[in-house]
Amino acid sequence: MHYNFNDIEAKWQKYWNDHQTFKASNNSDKPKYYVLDMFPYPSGAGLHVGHPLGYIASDIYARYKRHQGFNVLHPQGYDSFGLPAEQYAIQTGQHPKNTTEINIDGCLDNEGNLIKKYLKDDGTIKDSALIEKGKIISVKDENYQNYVIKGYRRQLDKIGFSFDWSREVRTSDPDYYKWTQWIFIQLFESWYNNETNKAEPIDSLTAIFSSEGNANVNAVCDEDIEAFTADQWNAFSSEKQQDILLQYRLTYLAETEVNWCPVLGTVLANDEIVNGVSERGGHPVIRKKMTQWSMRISAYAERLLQGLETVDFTESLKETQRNWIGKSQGAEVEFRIQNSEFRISVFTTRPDTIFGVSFMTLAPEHDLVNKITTPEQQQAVNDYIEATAKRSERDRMADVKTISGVFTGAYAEHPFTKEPIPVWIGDYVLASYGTGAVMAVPCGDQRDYDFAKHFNIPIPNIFEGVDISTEAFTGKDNVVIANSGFLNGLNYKKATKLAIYNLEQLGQGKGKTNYRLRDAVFSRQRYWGEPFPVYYVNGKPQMIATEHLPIVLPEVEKYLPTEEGEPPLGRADVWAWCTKTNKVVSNQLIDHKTVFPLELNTMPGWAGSSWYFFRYMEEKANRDQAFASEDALNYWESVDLYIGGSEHATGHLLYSRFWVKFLKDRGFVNIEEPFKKLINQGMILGTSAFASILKFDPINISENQMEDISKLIKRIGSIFISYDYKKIIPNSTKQLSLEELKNIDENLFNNIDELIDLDSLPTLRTNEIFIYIEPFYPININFVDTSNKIIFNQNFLIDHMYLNFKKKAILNSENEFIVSREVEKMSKSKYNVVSPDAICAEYGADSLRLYEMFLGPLEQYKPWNTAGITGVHGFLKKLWKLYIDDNGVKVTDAEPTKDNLKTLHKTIKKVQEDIENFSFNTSVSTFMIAVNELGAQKCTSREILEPLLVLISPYAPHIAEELYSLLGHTTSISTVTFPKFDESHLIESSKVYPVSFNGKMRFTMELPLDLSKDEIEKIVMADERTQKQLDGKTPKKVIIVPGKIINLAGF
RNA sequence: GCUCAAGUGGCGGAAUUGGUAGACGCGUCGGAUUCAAAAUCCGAUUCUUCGGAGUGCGGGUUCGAUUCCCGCCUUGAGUACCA
Repeated sequence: MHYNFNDIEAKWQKYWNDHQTFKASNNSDKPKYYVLDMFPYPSGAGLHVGHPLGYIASDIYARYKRHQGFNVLHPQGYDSFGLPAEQYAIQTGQHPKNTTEINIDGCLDNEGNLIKKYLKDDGTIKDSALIEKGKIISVKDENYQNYVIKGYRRQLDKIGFSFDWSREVRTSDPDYYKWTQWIFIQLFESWYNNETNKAEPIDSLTAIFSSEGNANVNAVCDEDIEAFTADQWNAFSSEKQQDILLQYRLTYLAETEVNWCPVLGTVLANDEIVNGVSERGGHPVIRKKMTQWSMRISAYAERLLQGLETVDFTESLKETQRNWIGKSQGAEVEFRIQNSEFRISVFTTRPDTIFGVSFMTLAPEHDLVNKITTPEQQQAVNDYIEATAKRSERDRMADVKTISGVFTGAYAEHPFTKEPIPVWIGDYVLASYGTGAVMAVPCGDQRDYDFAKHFNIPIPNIFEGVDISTEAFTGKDNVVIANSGFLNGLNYKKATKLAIYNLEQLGQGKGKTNYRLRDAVFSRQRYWGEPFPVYYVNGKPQMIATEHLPIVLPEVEKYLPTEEGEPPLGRADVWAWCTKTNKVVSNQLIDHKTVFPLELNTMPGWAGSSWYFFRYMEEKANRDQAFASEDALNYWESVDLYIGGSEHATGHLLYSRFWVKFLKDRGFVNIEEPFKKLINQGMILGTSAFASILKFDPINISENQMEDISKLIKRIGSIFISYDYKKIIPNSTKQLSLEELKNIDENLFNNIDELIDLDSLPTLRTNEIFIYIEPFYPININFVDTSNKIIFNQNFLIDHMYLNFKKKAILNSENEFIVSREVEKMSKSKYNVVSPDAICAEYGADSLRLYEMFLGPLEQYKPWNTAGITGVHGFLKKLWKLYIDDNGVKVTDAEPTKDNLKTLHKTIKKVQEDIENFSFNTSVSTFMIAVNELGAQKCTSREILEPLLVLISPYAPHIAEELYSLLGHTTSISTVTFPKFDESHLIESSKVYPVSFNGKMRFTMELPLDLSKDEIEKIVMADERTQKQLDGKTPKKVIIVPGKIINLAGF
C-alpha cells in the first residue's frame, strides 16, 4: 500500500465535513478554548503559501487543545469590505459584492471545472473570473484553472483546517453590518464620564445638563466647550443642544485634516502617496480639512494603556501600542500674544526649561496662524502654508535634514520674564500632535536647536556647566538649571514641579498628562463599506432607530466620487430617509420635513473587524436577536489565542480593544480585553525571478547623431540576456562600449548584432553607446526551475507573450536562459507567488502544513523555497512505512523495547513543550528524529505507534486519521487523549561529558551520573588525553558541574 | 527621523535557566540498486596553513557567551484612510 496522499486527504476532508467533526457547541462539560485567526480580506489574487502560515499554527493549537479535552471554538470568516474590491469596481464597473463573492467562493465547481456562468460563448473565460484581468484564457488551454480565481474557501478547505464553518461571518453581509451600525449608534448615544471612568448613556448627561448645567461635568469631550447653567441649557434650541451634545458623544462629527487628491476626488492614505503625489496616476495631493465622523478613542487612552498589563502579547507589540498611545507627563502652558487677545497653548514635557524659550513654532495649519500674522509677513506665511500642504505628515516627520519655517511677525510674551518671543511657523511641528504648537527651547531640543541655528535665533543656555556650542543637551538627569530666575540651581524634578506651581499661580498653565493617541477618523469617502445609519435634519446628524437596521448599501451606477467631490454614495438615487415610513426612499422625495438626506460616507475597514470575534460566539440560527446572546458571550468570554500579522498592531488591535471596553461599559459584554494571548506570525517571503535586460545608453552624443540613436533604442526595446553574462557586464557602474564588448565576448556581440541589425545603423559601432545590465524584469516563478533556468513552454509564452520574449532573448551557450533571484514579499505584481493548491496537488496538504511549520520560527520572516518540501514529504512517506508495507498494516501487539519507549516519551515531552511554546518548527524536527529512530529500531509495537499518531495528528491530520483508521479505529482521531509523558523512560545512569580546556571542548568521556565532583576530577586528570592537552602544566581551576560539563582552566 | 524586530555553514534553521555551536531538513559530492531514469537506501559535507579559528562588527563581564552588558553596522517592519 502506497502513501496516496491525494485520496487520503480528500477522504478525510469529506469525512470531517460530513460528520461536522469540528463544530463547536455552546453547551459542553468540557472547558472552553477559543482559537482565532485574524480576519482575512478575500482578495482576487487568492491565497499564496504565506497566508496559511498563521492558520496552520492556530489549527495545530486548536487540534492540540481538542486532544487535551477542550471544547474548542475555531471559526473563520471574511473581512469582505475594502479598497481592492472597490478599485476593481471603479475600473470595470463590476459590483464589489459580486467580485467579493467570486473571491470567496471561486469559479470552479466541485470537480474543478469552470462554472458555466463565467464562460463566454467563444469558450474564453470572463474577465471577472480571472486572477489577472485582461488576459485571454480559454477552457481549452492546458491548466486553465491556474488562471482563474479558485476562491478562498476552496483553497482553505484543501489544507485541512479544523474550522467550524457553520459560524462563518462576512462583514459585507447586511445581517452582519446591521450590528456594526447598531454599535455605531450606541457609541453616538454615549459619553465618557471621567468620574465613573466609563461610558454612559447620553441621557444621563442631558439629565445633568437640565438639572445643573455643565459646570461640574467631568467628561472626555472637545476642548473649549462653553459653560452653561441648567436654565441656559433648557432654554437652548434643540439644534444648539444637539451641537453641544456632539461635543461629548463618543462618535462625533468634526473637522479633520486629510490627504485630498483633487483629481481623483478622494482622500488618500499616507501610503497611497509617493513623493507628494498619488501612487495611482501621480496626481497632486494636498492637506485639506473635511468634516468627518470621529471616534473618541482618546477617552480610553489610559485604560488601553493599563489593559496591556493584563494581556499576554509580545513585549514588542505592547511597546508599539504604548508608543502609539504615547502617554507623557508635563504641563500645558499658555503664552499671550503681544498686543492681541490671542493665546498660544503648548504642551511641554519640560516645563523646567521654560526660561530657555527663545521662540515658538506653530504648525502651519494652526488656527492662530492667520489671526496673528502681521501684514508684512502675510505673503511669506501664505506661500509657506501652500508649500507645506503638499507634504505628507510622514514626510514631515521623517525629514529632519531640511529645515524650513517662516516668521509670523507676531511676538508672544514669556509668562515669567515678559520678554517678547518671536512666533514662527514650521512644518516640523504637526497640527495633530498635542496642541500643534511648541515652545522652542533650542538648548534642550535638537530640532529646536537646528531651527534656531538655521534662522539665527539666539540659543540661551540654561544648563549649568553644559556646552551647547555644537548640539543641544537633551538629557534631563544630572543637570542643574541656570539662568532661569526662580528655577536656578534646581534639578529637573524640582524645577518641573516649581515651574508648574508658578504657572498655575499666574493662571497660565497647569500640570497635564498628554496622550499622543488621537481620535480616530471613522468616515471614508468610499462605496464598499458599511453605510452609516445617519440622516441629516438641518445639517444635524440623526440616528435611525435600531429596529430599522440594517440600512443597506444602495446601488450606484459608478463607484467613483461625484463630479462635485461627494463620496460615491452621492450617486445613489435611492438614498434618503423617510421618517414616516422608516424606509430608505428616492432622493427626489427629500423635502427636509419628513424625508431627509442620508449620510454619504461609509465606515472604515476596521469597523467590521472591531467586534467580529463576538459574532462567532453565537451560532448562526440565533444571530437575529443580538450581535451575540448573553449566554454565548458568557460561555466563550474572550479569545484565548489570537494569531495574526504584526501589521495590525496599532490599527485593528487597538480599535477592537477600544470597542470592547466601550461595549463593556454599556453592559453589552462582560470582558475588558478581547484577546488573552496574541501571537504575531511572520511573513513568508517569495523568491522573485528577474530577467536581466541589456540596456543601451547613448552618452556624449552630438545632436545630429541623436535621432539615429533614439531610433535604435526604440527598435531594440528590451533585449533580455541570460544572467550568465552578468560576469561580463557586472553592473551599471561599469559600462562598456560596443567595441569593448566585442573584445570580451564575441558570441554575445554576434548575438546582439543579429538581433538588432547594427549594420543598418553604421554610426553605432562607436564608443558612444554604453551597455549595461539591469536585472529587474520580473518573470513568473512558475516558469523557472530550481537551477534558475526559464522553462520555455506554452504557458510561459501565454504569460509573457506580449514581450515576445524568446525572440528578444539572448540565451547562453547551453541554450538556456538564466534568471537572477531576489527574496521579497510575495505579490502578484512580482510574479513570485507560490500557490498552496499546486503544493497540495503535488505533495499533499500534510506536507504543506509540516513544511510551513518546518521553515522556521512562527514569528520570523523567512523565504519560501519549494524545493525543500521534499524533506518533510519524505518524512511522511517514512512515517507511512513505519505502519504499512506491501502486505498492509504491519503494526503488532509486540511489547515495546526500552529504546522504543525512550524514543516515544522524549518525543511526547518535546512536542508538548514545543506546542505550548509555539515552537512548531522544532517539533517537526522531533518527529523526524522519532521516525528515524523507530525505523532503525524496527519498531512495530502498537503501544508506541498509536500514541505517536496522536502526537503528529495536529500537524499532519490526514495521514494521522488514515493510519489511525487502518489500525482498526472507526472514529476520528481528533479528540483522542494526548499521550501522557512518563519520565521514568528517560532516566539515564551515565552522561557523555564534554571535557573543555580553557572553555574549548576537546574530547568527551562517558561517566556514571552518580559520581561526586572529586571522583570525576580524579578520573579526568588520570586520562591520558587530559595530560596531552595540559602538556605538563597544571590548571589553576577545575570546574565540574555534575551532569553538565567539565572545564579545566587557567594554564 | 522615531519605534520595534532580526543578523549563526552554499540555503531554511537548531542550541528552552550562560555549559559539547551547526540538531533536523534542503542543496552539493561519493556510493548501492537499475539496461537507464525516477523512486529508495548508505556515507560525507563550517572554515583550516591541521596548530587551531569560528555565531554581523568593536569592546566588556565570566572558569565558560549565539545567549548577559556597552558602543556601532546592516536588513526588515510599523509610523494613524492598504487590509
